[in-house]
Amino acid sequence: MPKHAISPTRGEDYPEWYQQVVRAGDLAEASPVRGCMVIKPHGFALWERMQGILDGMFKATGHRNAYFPLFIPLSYLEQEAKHVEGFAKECAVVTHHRLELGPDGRLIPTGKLEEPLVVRPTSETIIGAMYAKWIQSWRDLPVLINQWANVVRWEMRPRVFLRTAEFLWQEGHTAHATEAEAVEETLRMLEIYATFAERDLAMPVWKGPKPASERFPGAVETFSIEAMMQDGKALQAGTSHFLGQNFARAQQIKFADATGSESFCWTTSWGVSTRLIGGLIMTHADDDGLVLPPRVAPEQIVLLPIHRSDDDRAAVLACCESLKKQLEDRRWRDEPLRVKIDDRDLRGGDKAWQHVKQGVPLRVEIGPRDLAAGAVSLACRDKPPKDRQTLPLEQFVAEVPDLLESIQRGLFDRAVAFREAHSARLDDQAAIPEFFAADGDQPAGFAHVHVADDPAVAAALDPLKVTVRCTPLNWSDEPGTCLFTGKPVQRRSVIARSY
RNA sequence: CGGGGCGUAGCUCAGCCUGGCUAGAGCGCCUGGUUUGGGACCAGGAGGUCGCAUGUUCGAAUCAUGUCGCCCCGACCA
Repeated sequence: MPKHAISPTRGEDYPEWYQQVVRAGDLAEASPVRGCMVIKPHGFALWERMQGILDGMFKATGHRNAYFPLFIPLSYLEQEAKHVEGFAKECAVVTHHRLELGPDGRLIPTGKLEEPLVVRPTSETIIGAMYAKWIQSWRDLPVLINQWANVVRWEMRPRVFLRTAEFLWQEGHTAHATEAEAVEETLRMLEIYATFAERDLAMPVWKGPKPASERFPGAVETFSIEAMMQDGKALQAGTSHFLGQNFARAQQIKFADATGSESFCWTTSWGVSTRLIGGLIMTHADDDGLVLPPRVAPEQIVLLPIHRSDDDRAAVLACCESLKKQLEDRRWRDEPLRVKIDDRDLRGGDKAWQHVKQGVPLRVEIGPRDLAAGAVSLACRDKPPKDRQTLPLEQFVAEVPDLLESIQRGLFDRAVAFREAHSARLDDQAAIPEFFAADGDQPAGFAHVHVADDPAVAAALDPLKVTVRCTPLNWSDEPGTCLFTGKPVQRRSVIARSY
């Protein structure tokens, strides 16, 4: 048997390892449709966990869900110049609405549409058009709406979860009476994303504004959360955009203020997608497959009955059922524990490995010996697969919440340590190519440098395949001069290769 | 969309260069048996119009052209 469940290992071939983890974890697979994935039940359960937590956070901050059309009239996309430019190259366009049987038995599109429809790559324009109707008075503001939806961006090089032609996400769209309120909203949502990433996904992120070159098409300012993957690359894991009055002007989203004079709204948009699943994998998974933080694991504990005779079976199963009930009465982070009994007729080793590969935080084996001793055999996913400890059953039940907490924290701490180990403060230009030249086995990571928000910086970094990811808001001020332009800057930025 | 590679069983691949009997292996799957506290062993079995189309040929997995898809590297992006 191979030493590890996943082949190749991370060190051998990182991209291939990623795909094997997705497969072994039964998360998703490629579909017959170019660039589109099928999210399998286990992957979707994980997404539903993320959705549930985020949705709660959105609602707690006053947002409500709604749903807008999948199709956007072509002319809508044309309304904001930069927006068109940004998305024009990756749009799926619907031009016909009917099929007819051709002479050779094949279906031919007919019924040409007068105005083609674009399958939404994002919904600013269609939602803005509705806001223009809904908003008349300052009393209508703010409008705080989120939608859970699928979007399509015709990507040339798809990668499961990270970049597929169709993906699932949420997009929040808000309209405000003042600039200050809209900026506040933009930052509030950025903060929610950062909290979610770190608290629930155990994925440390840097949050802050991106340079103009990395801005969302049509935005005044784009903020992102950036996480380091285990190959040292950055993953933009969420974005929050301050759109200023750009879209409001383009779409005539206006309101009458208290004095009766008319002005344009200030709008924001923000989103995270199923890409987070890719980020979760590349942050925590190891050479034995997925490692799920307990907070988002669809099942936190799997009970594996071990039995030979029918008598054993009945007794062991009864014990499992009773343990499941006891566990489900316990809570961790304000939720009942999620427990599953896996009594499938499979060999014990096979079954256990499936759960290892699917990243279940705790595996508990219960056999006749445990029954007699009143104990359980416990394995934690953050430790090697063969590490098992025997615990008295009562103690296990009592300690489970602490165990989950320590796994959750351990994963976060490990990820932080990895990020720190692969980050460096660089203070002269020459050090940058040197840092990023470390290719292959040694992931380069993040460089913390002084750079101005200037096209010259992007141009200088381009040959290194490196970009400015963001300028973290919570880093302390450290005035310096841009390594490329000599302009004064207040604080360091993160530069890295990215997904 | 540019450069490179690859499409043969559910998965990983051999066979192709040099066309020729009924297209192979390992893993996985199914059945039976022996096993069983840790990804078992033995025996038997199912499963493939060799990505698709056209062409060359008596004959194509094998040669040619086209096409579709996938992977890697660029460009683009959540």
